[in-house]
Amino acid sequence: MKKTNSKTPTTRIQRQKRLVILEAALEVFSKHGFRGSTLDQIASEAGISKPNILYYYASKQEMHKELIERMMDKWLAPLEEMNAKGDPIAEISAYIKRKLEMARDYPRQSRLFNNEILQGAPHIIDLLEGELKILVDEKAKVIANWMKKGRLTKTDPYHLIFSIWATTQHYADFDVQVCAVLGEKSAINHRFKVAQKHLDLLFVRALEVE
Amino acid sequence: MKKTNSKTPTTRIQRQKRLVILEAALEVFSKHGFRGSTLDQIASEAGISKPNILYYYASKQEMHKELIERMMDKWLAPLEEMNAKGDPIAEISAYIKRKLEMARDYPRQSRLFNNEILQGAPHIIDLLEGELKILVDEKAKVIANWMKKGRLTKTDPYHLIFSIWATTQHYADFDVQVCAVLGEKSAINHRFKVAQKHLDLLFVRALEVE
DNA sequence: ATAATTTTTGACCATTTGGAAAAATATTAA
DNA sequence: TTAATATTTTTCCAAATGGTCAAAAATTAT
Repeated sequence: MKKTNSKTPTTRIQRQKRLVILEAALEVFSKHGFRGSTLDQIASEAGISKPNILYYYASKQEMHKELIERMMDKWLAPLEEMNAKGDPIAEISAYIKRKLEMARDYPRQSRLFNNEILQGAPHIIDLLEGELKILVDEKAKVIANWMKKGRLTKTDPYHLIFSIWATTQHYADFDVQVCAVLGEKSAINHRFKVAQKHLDLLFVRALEVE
Repeated sequence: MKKTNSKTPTTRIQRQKRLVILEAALEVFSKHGFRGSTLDQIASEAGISKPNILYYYASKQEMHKELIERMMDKWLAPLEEMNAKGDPIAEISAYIKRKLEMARDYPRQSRLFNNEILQGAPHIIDLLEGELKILVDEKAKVIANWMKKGRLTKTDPYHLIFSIWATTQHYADFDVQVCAVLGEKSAINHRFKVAQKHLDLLFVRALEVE
């Protein structure tokens, strides 16, 4: 026998297998949340047997934990990139673009996050109150500074950030609804192009100082 | 014995009991989604035994169905009120206010909806593609008309509506995150007052034609 | 009070669930 | 090839779950 779990899989084959499983787990967890997902579903999605999954991951929890961790890293990155030295409007515009691209390219991660929050963020509450809060505090200060200097219209920086999160993630989390309302006519690429243009207009026009 | 279910409970006591159960079910379903919720949880939340719940509701499904139906009615109302004859900016501003008040006053219903959408809207997809789409088509046309007349800045009316949905519901669905980031300092009343002001500024400034 | 009826619950059941054990099947090393 | 090792699956289990049923308790009607 070999180690049944562990943070760093030895061989590349093992790492790949773990990825296949994670992929399946993401598919299931993002739809049904932790409690609503079953190992059988994940196994079926991954095309292998249930005990085989437990050979690579010690438990359902462990899979979920790894998914959440990977997702949080991705999730925080776009905001970190926001640069205090840059042009305020351009920086915010670029941030929105990055966030929207994330919603387009990683919708399941977004839904996984959404699910976690809906359940009261049991696994990441510390992260939210710690790392995330610190990051947002910092960027809110940057934005507040831009506003003070008259380079941005004044509004609450925190709620501005919330608005950006909300509008961009909406296209991942509420995809079914967006598609239902827009009807078949809207291909994903076109949809996101229009969304991008709309959000840019919305935030830029609101924040621009004439 | 008596009827175990039925759309219209006979006595007032029965109607009240069903309400108590629905209330508990809402609490649980909104957090864990349909699959992740158990009758035991709901029973415990309601303070009665599991079989007693099934005396009033024939099944878990039936409870969920009634909750979803009640919620959808509430959910559609604010948009219906948007009036083509009114002043565009005032109408949109009022719509945002109504939606935000719903997020404040009925956060669990919002989360129930969020959960349903995350799971692919299995129970309401018809409603979304039917009733909701028709309503949004109609209101999008109204907004498009305002824009054509130069009374609102031009942008995609559908995505504008999505942005309003996203930003307002965010305060219900992502409450945990909002609170974590804002810290303890922010009481709910104050939080929503600031949110209201921010969203009003965001949308009004973006849409106003100078 | 007593009977009839409604409400509530404890005991139970079949199925599903997360997970363990061990046998069976690859794969690699010698 | 053969032994050692790594992987996969079949079988199983105890707990949890949605739901049933009949008996108990409470309520209402007479």
